[in-house]
Amino acid sequence: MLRSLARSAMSQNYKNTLNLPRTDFPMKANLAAREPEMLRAWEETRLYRQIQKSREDRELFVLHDGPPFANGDVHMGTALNKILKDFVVKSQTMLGKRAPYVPGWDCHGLPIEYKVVKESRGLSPLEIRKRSEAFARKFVDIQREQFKRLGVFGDWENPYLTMDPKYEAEILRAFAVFVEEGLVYQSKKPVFWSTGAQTALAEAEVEYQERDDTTVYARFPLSPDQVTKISLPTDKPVNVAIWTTTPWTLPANLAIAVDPDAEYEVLSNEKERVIVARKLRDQFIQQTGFAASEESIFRPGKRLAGLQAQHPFLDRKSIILAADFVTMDTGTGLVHIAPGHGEDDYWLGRANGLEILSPVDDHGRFTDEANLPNLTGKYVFDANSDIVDLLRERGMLLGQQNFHHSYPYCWRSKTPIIFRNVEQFFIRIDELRAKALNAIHNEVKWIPAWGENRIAGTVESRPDWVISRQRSWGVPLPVFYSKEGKAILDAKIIRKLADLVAERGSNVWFELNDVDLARELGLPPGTTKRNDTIDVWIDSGVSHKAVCALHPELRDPADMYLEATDQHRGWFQSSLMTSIALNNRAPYKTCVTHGFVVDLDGKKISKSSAYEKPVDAGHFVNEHGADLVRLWASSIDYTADVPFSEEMFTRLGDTYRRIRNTLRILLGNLYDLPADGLSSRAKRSEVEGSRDEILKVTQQDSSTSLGMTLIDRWILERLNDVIADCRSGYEVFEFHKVYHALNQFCAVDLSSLYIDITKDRMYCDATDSFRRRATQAVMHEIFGALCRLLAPVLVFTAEESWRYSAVGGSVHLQEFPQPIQRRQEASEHVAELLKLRGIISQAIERARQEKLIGNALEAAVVLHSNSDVTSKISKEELEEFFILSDLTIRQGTEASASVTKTAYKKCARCWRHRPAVGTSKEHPDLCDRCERVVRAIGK
RNA sequence: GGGCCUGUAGCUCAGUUGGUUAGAGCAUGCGCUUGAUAAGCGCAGGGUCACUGGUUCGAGCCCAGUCAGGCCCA
Repeated sequence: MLRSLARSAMSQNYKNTLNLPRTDFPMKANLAAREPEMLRAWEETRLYRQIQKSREDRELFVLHDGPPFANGDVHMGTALNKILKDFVVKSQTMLGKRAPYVPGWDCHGLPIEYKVVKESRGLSPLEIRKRSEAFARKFVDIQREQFKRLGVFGDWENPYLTMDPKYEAEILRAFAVFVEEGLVYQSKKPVFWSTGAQTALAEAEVEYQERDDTTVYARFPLSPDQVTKISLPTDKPVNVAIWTTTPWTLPANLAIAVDPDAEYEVLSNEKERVIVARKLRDQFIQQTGFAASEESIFRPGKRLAGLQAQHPFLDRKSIILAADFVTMDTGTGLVHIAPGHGEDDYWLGRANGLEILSPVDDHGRFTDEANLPNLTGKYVFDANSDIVDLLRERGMLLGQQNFHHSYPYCWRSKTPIIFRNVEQFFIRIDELRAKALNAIHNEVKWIPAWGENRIAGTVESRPDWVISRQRSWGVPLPVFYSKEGKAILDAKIIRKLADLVAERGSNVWFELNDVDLARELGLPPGTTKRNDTIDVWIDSGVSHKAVCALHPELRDPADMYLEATDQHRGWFQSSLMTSIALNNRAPYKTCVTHGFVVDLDGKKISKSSAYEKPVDAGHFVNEHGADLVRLWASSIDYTADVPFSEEMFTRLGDTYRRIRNTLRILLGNLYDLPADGLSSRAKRSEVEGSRDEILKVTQQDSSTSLGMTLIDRWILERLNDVIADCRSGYEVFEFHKVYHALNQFCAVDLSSLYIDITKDRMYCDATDSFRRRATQAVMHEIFGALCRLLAPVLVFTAEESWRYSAVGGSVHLQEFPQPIQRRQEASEHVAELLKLRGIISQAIERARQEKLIGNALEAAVVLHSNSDVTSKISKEELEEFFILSDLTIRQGTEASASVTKTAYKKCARCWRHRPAVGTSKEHPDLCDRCERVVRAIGK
């Protein structure tokens, strides 16, 4: 009892003679609390401005921000996008460039207007606009705070908003150029029409939903004279059979399309003959129960073309026309054509001089034009059953079924879409297509590379761009109408309007009446305006002009656009088209796309779908901290779908703690680095050039005699690899490579090797021993490099730890360290030694299981080495490398190790079992090294 | 239905022009340590490289198809 007390008291004594790590850098991150403090400090010191200033004369790198819609909270997808952009901006900055970041918001458009209108009906356009603006401003503020909270640096005080009068004016000026170039035209055309929102929709505003509809097979009778034309007997009535999933479009039927090269069969039963495509006859018979006789008569499609069929319930003819879009998978091969209600129908009708009939109003209700008085005013989807009844009454119904299919819906009002013929304005894409494709293939770098293929595909197939919207919340479509009702498209007038809008905002269009506006713009009296607005894809699509070209810190073309893959058809394309029109070149040099955030099962998570788990970025920021969210963003390969789950955050928490603890132990080991001497050299190492100096100091004598051991030289080589890997990862925007490189470096090279191995010398060697000081110099080097390499990802943690270093200032003002060309001699030796280390560890593990030893320091290891490295390095150093007390080396042909319990006594100070323990009279429980150290201290 | 893309251990990623028994970190299990301690170290288990077929002396890698998922379009 007494003895053990005495011993523990003595050990306690020796503990005081050790150089144990010391630091105030907390182990626990407490990011949720600490990050906001740091944000305040950055704001106070205007860090973003400082960074820009410090890079004033450097090469410019412009990442142009694609503006998110100013509605809703920031969810993981938006957060991912902004964080990736921030990785780019911060890493380009630390690679030595000037990388300003001007964030923006897309403010106009249906999503916002729809919410406003839903809240209160019957508002005037001006009221809608005022409320929409307030709504947008509110969410700009909300999202701005959320983005800042993620640690994203940028000019948050001066973002660009597409609703700023100056921006609106640029939209109009761009429009003036489009007019001058003859790209804008007016036409009646069936467009996607939302009956719920009473507007034409862009393709991007359409979504598909599953839906049940009634499909019908209907008769279109052929009169005897028509029957004779195709040499059929007239003993029985002959009908053409059509099939449609939208019976309500039958009142607008003006034609029937056939495939001229297909064969059609004349089926016959007791009462009639019916014409259907041969390939679809069985399906037809099966679905209508038509009792066809054995008789077989065939006619090629081209013979049917030109016949006049009778409309089933209107006093009108329907002409049979040859077309190339007739398919043979469903229906009858005779396609009902309503030129006012479908794209193919429209083109076929136009080519054949048919009327573009579209007897439906804004709300999707039949008009008088339908010639069905009972149905006038009825919503077309409700009228389907009436049409079916009408067919049945007239004896024109061959069959009907329920049909389950996916059907286009309005993304905002969630109502089914109709094709409706409306007067709209368009931009001719054909004029731009070839140049756009050329730019895609020859001017722009696509990351990942398949983006080129993808956007080229969408550009090739893109129809003309519908740019008019029957909405209030947007930039007015600058078209005037003469007294006679003729549309006036005049670039000069539009530019005048732009000047007016720049001054007074686009509300001026809605505030002034026709007379006043005409006077302001110098238009003849009697000129009128309408309240259509411009498609918002034009708004954001001209940002290269409104922002990049005009902002003093930016440049058009930008170096990079970085958005999710859906923007190949969205912003990348709208920007490209407008830039081709304005500048005849692409607005970006590189386009990077990232995937969508998906959950563990690879299913999409999104705000709109009923996803039960939280998706708001704020949830995870509050729970884990922004650095964790950023670490997540860095850890994944963003070019594919981006996986996301609670489990990943748990794992990332482990990774984070490992990195944090690595920084912490480095700091702890550096606590007594003298302010002069090594550390002053270290300070100078931040300055170009002298960094090499310190490394020379610690490296010039790579012999063990001066304390620079193999493991030190090795870790410096590893550090260089890591620096090179991280720099190249950042240069090519492959951030997950940076993540893995740094994680590996912290977990393996540093934590389990370098720091573990040097523990003994750091704690037990004399404070000023060169071996210890050299290690500190190396650790200082590593710490500084690590902080800087981590900075773009762990913005807060890197800054927090940087504050504990001697350099001062913000880590975000630093540049990445440069790799130094080194011989990999140490790495080769260490690779050999690590193989032997594995063999030793296995042997020790066996000895432990046999209860021969507990601690590895109790082991006496005999190593049979098959490598000559073990003969080049002193036993002392090998013992240190393997963290052993008692090692015997024997050279051999095959590597192996055997373990017994060492006969040496344990040194009470360093805990290694050493031969010298017990030889000192003064300190009988110390080894020779510790005895010297303790005596020097004067204990 | 069409275009583009993805599919390697429980999780995230490596796997060079096709060439031995497919690697790493984390997680898991079992130990050690208690002088990085709400830490640290060691050892171990874990994969029909989505599936099927083909080319080849040889395929995770090349080809075709299937399945699952994503984006875009119908």
